[in-house]
Amino acid sequence: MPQTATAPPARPSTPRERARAQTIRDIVRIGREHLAQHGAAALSLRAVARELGVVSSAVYRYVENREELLTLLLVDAYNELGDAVDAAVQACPEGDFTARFEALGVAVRDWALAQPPSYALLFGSPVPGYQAPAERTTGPGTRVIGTLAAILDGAWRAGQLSRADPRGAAEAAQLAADLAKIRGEMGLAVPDPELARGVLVWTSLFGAVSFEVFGQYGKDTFAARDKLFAHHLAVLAGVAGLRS
Amino acid sequence: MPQTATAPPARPSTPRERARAQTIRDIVRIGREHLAQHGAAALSLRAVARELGVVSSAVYRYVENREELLTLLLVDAYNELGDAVDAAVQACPEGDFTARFEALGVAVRDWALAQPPSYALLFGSPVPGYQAPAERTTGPGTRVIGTLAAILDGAWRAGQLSRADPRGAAEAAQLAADLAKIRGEMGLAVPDPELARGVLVWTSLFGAVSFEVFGQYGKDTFAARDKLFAHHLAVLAGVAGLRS
DNA sequence: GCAAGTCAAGAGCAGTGCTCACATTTGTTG
DNA sequence: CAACAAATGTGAGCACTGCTCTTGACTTGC
Repeated sequence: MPQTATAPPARPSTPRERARAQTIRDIVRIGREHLAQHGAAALSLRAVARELGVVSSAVYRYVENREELLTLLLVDAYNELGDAVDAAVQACPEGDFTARFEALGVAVRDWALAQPPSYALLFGSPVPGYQAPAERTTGPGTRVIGTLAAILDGAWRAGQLSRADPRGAAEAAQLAADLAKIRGEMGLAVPDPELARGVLVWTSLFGAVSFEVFGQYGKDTFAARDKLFAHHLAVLAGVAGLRS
Repeated sequence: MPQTATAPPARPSTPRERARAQTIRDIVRIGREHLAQHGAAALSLRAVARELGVVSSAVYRYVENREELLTLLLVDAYNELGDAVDAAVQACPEGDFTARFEALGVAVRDWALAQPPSYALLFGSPVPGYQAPAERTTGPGTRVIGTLAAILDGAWRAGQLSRADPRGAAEAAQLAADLAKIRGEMGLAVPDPELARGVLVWTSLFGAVSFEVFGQYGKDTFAARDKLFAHHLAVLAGVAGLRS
């Protein structure tokens, strides 16, 4: 049974293992190019093999199947997005939570618009017949929401998060169990109503980006899309309770 | 050159034309089943032909290619969603705009959860290599946003839409040209700030539904998803300016 | 009745994912 | 150093896909 990328090699790296790791990196690199150019569904192992200068069956020595290559690209893209978001957020003053939130939103949008197929792989309709293995993707896949939660939690702890207005309070109360679990897992202090609104802000942010990336706005409904998104971010900051 | 579904036959329907139309309906019906079961990317003309009891090349007499079948299914799904939303909205009292808005949201979510692949075809990542022809899809594709706009516009005309709070007003002003065009095309009276918020509510609604349908919440982060969505709807109603 | 139009069939092309038997290279060990 | 074994590359092959084209059968309108 060939050792695939699922199990990383042990610490002492023999030359062979390094060559193997390099080949896998090449495969991922070529796969990423193909993904960017033709989209996830058009990603072909045979095409990757051709570009790698090797016969098609040879790549199966390094990658179990097409799904695993998709998973590798998924993790790759999640980390790229996470890095971009973290860099943008950390470029803002530590105490300016509104600026940090808006930097996060802009970073997500910029990254998505720069590489739509990768964004589609992460946040679009799931590739049919492909279920991302949770144990390998939840880590990098939760980086953005983790950063967002940290921003809102920081604002709360700093006393800079306005209390949510009562609209929706009744429904939020019914989410107490779920919210408590999230608060525990992520080590947050934000109370229920504000946390629930944070979830909405999270989904709304990606909803706005997805509409734009996936072309739901049509061809020429919005000319000033940057401004539209800036407006959305400003309103969402208010929904989250951040000071303007 | 075979006459495909692009050009509908003239009024006087000969038996041949009726048989032809029936065959196309059968193809769409089978295609819809395959779409529901295996997703858009796995939709195979050959499989449809098999189930139709005909050799694969025969379906090309009725459907130009795979793309056109996808377009037919797209229009079909848009209309199904539009019908579901309209029925839900019209079941509410005419003057209760908040109830109408929430009925719209619930209808979208219910329809999406009932048939994820169809929802994915409409609002997920675009099928690679496939660009929906605008002249055939914009009509049915804008039914939901049209209904939503009608609700908010009705509320505004009835004096039941609170003015948007100033957050985001500066950004909304920069959208004046786009918003004026939308207002003209759809015959609306809502002023800029409220209209801009309506756009955000629209994208946010579908963002929340997409996250749930596409599995972004993970497996067990939220147990009470109905309540979560109800909360989102309540908050979004407030964002739109609807009275609670 | 016959020509025109329509339709289904089947072969075929180029591509895909993936498997398997075989050959070759490479690193380790007697 | 030679022999062995593990890792790697090869090419054929299977079953599938979208799509085209030719051929023959059928239906319809004149």
